[in-house]
Parts: sequence; structure tokens; C-alpha cells
Amino acid sequence: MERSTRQRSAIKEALQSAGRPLLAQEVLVLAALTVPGLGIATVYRNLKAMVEDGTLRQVVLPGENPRFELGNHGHHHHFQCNQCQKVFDIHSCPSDLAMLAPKGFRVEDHDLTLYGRCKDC
Amino acid sequence: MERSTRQRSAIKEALQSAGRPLLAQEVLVLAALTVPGLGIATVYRNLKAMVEDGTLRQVVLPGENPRFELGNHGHHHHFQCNQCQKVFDIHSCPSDLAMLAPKGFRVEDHDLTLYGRCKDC
DNA sequence: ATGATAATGATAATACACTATCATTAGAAG
DNA sequence: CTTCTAATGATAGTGTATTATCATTATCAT
Repeated sequence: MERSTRQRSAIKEALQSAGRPLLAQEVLVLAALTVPGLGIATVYRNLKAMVEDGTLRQVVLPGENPRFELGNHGHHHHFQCNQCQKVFDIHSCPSDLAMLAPKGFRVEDHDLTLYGRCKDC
Repeated sequence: MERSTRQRSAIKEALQSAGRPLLAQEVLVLAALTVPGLGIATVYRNLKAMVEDGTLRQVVLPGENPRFELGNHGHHHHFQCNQCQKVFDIHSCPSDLAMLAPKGFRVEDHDLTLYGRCKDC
């Protein structure tokens, strides 16, 4: 059966306190503050398991490695800073996108990424 | 100096006649119809060179390998079919995206991908 | 047509994110 | 406290897109 470990808690908490999608490497760095010696394999293992059970969601931006965020958010989009490369949530969503598609195409979903400077850069 | 080869012409023509962004592998298959024996290394070499000189543009969708399209298009977006995975151009663009970002964030650019069924699927 | 050399094609090498392996550690049930 | 075994950490291995290598071919200025 599944056991509760310091590592798993630290990984989840890193994502909660960051409040933005993190790369596996970023998760490692943050969670290792709580659990020194944390291994990258453990990070990948737990991220994968938590995505599978719905605790986490993968966020994939064009040309970027997957990031991870909590799975309890609804539909939303992302902003990536051109300076620091960090990714932030955007909780609004344009509504009139389906009409952009050519005739004969049915739109079922969409992905939007904004790029620019974040508040800190 | 640069020489004109059958291979390079076939690669460029494959992209022109397709009228949609193609993966390196798709370029190989299409261009090999004109130049049998065409090698994948030649495809990558020429795609890279043509991107560098502006003839081509890379199109990178989330979680996908790069596709290539002619570089003389203006700003536009893409549609990917959930069935056949092909990518098509969308020549319109929503205008009110900058206001979606949180306060303190400056929006400089954006990427939009629509997903659904293409005309043929 | 010829020679210099850019370009090609086959394939070995690379890069790199991710996964498997396995000896060791540490939850938690009793 | 013991025992069972899930989980961990170190690291070797994998998968795969792309690039480098190099002998051979083909373009093009002369």
C-alpha cells in the first residue's frame, strides 16, 4: 500500500507554496530545502504518480520541458516571462476562439500562452 | 558559396505545396517523392539553414517536435487536429489578449493553438 | 570538359530528459 | 520492538530527435 513519506510531502508542498508551475528540477531544488539529499529519481517518480492520480497536472508550453501544478485548478492559461522564464497562471480566458478556425474545422479545445515581463522583471 | 541542389528545391517545394507546417519526417517523405534516396540528414541540414536565413520558420506546438513552414507569413496561429495530428494555419488572431495578464505583467507576445477536428477528419 | 569544393547520404555520435535497477532505508501494522 | 515491504537515492540505462563525420557525388565558375 502507499506510504506517506517526507519526500512526497515536500514535493507537494513545494508546488503548493510556489503557486506557479514548476519544472522537475525546480521541484527538486525547492523540496530539497525541506528534505536535504532528495534525489531527482524520487522527484520524477512522485510527480509521475501524482499526475496519474490527479493530484497534479502537467503544463507543457511550446518548446519547454513539462512543468507541474496542482490538479485542482479549472481551465486556465499561462504567462511566461521572457526574462526569468518563470511561468504564471492566468485565470481568465478569451471566449470567442472557436470562430477563428477555418470553415469545416470543429474546435474542441485550445491552449494560450502569453509572453512578456513578469511583475518582478 | 551556396549551390542549388535538387534536394534543397524538393524540400522547399514540399513545404510550399503542403501549405501547412510539416515535421522533418513529413518533409522527408514528401520531398523523397521528387528525390528518391533523399537522406534525413540532408533534410535537417537544409531545414536548419533555411530557418537561419529566414526562408523558413519553426512552428513549435506544446509537446510536439518542431514543424516548419514558409517564413513569409505574418503573425498567425495554428490548429491541430486531434484525429490526424496535422497542423493548419489560422490567419486570424484575437486582439484583446494583453488584458488577460495579471496586474504588473507586461504582455509582449502570445501563442495560441486550437485543437479539434480538421475538415477531413 | 575540368577542377575546386559545396552538398549529399549513411550512419556513428551526441544531448538530455526521463526510467529502470538494486542495495539500503524507513513507514506502519501488529 | 519486529517485521514486512514500499520508498528512496545513486547511478546505469534508455529512447529519440538532432548533429557530426567522412567518403562520395554533383554543382558551377572557368
